[in-house]
Amino acid sequence: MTLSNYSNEDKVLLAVDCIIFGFDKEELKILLIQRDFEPEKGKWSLIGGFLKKEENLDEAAIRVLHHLTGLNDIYMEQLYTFSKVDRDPADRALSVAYYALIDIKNHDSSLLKRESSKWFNLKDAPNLIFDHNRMVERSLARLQRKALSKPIGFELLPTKFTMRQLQKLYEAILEKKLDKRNFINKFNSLDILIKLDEKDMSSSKKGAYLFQFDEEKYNSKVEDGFSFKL
Amino acid sequence: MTLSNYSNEDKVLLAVDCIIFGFDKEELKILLIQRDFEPEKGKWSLIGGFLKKEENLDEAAIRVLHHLTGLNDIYMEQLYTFSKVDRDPADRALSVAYYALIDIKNHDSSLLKRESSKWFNLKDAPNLIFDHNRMVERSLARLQRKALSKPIGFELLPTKFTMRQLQKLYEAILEKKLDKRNFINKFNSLDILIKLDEKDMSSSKKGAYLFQFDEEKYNSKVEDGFSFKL
DNA sequence: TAAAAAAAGTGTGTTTTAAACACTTTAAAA
DNA sequence: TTTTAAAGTGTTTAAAACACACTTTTTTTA
Repeated sequence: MTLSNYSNEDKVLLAVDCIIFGFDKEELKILLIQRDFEPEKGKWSLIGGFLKKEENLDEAAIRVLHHLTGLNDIYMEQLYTFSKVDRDPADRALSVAYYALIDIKNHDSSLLKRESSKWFNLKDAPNLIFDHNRMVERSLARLQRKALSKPIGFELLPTKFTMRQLQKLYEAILEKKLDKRNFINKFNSLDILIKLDEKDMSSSKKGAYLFQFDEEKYNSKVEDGFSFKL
Repeated sequence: MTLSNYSNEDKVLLAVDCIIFGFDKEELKILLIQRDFEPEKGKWSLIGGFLKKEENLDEAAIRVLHHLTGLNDIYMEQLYTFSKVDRDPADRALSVAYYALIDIKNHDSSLLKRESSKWFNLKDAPNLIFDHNRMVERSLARLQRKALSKPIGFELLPTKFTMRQLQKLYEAILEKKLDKRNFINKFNSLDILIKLDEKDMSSSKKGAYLFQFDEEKYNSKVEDGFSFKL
């Protein structure tokens, strides 16, 4: 057996582009960079890079994400592979889009300046190069679906959070208002949060109890057939 | 601006592999071929091909599907891109998996022999080459989810079908028994089927009414905010 | 020609889940 | 001491999901 079977086939460049979501001030945000190279220099874009021969796609995405945020354990999921023939005017290149969720307070923000990157409210993000707008659209749709069926929302929050923060997060993701009591009742019935003895005093005089996601409990419940449904 | 920006980046082979589902005799089936070339000659595999420079991924999948089935309008959806570094022992090649749903009675079955391909019950399909088993697993999971939230099941049935066939189809997809009355009540409440004056006599003495998916009605209901939920 | 067999067809009651809804508590600031 | 701003807390109603069994039709067979 030789490698010659495939020798007549075309090879292509494969980009990995990341939609990085964050959450702050009751708003869903995405992290964008201003390109400092051609084509489309100066325009806003998702962060990305090209797949190297010796790595798989997840590794490429982790590399790209780490480079921009300094973070190592980022929630991240492959979204879709975009392949329009002329999507990149410079050369035939496909792009595998990943979306990532990070706690916006937790990354090394000094890295952002070096890359001239910036957090935007999702709602008023600028136009992006190539097909990156479509990638963002699609990632939001995925996030909306997934947030209802898996406990991934916590990735966007600090370890300790108030119920109000949690509710505002889901409102931002789902782009609709939720009823406070129904939301809390629902989450309580899931029984996967730990109520701490600590209060967050930053947003009110009275103070609000802090909660934590009980990942161990969640995992063991899942093993017993439980499934997160909001 | 030149093309030289990307000139140091690695290029890779990109395969497109298709999981083709069918439905017959109350069983969910997949179409496999026996490879007639190295590597892994003689082993069972998904059908696939390599992406060409001048086509996008959907076009490549359509090409591959048409070649094997003779069909042109196949329901088809991109699933996931598999990228383990050594997934193909012959060369660094990634694979974009697509899954497709076809009416098993409707393809040109003379093409199958030429490619030494064969329908298998999903349950007792043979081991496949490379990472194709994982592709099949993932496609089934996607099909199960999607069949509950989009009316794609009809793609696996002839235009006219009985309620029993429809129920057996969903039972095969979801891998669980459903209650006949609840199933019919549910579908009736969706109000997207046309009951024909015709009966199918093939499976009983009494005969069973044939139904048709009313795609126009479905589309117009969707525009009014309806969404298919089984 | 009556009985058996095999699939088609059809509704209701119960339980669970979703949704609507408003007042009280707390603590700081005025 | 009154005002203010957010936190916290249950109940009622409506809708959806689920469990559940007999009758009809027609062919086959005894």
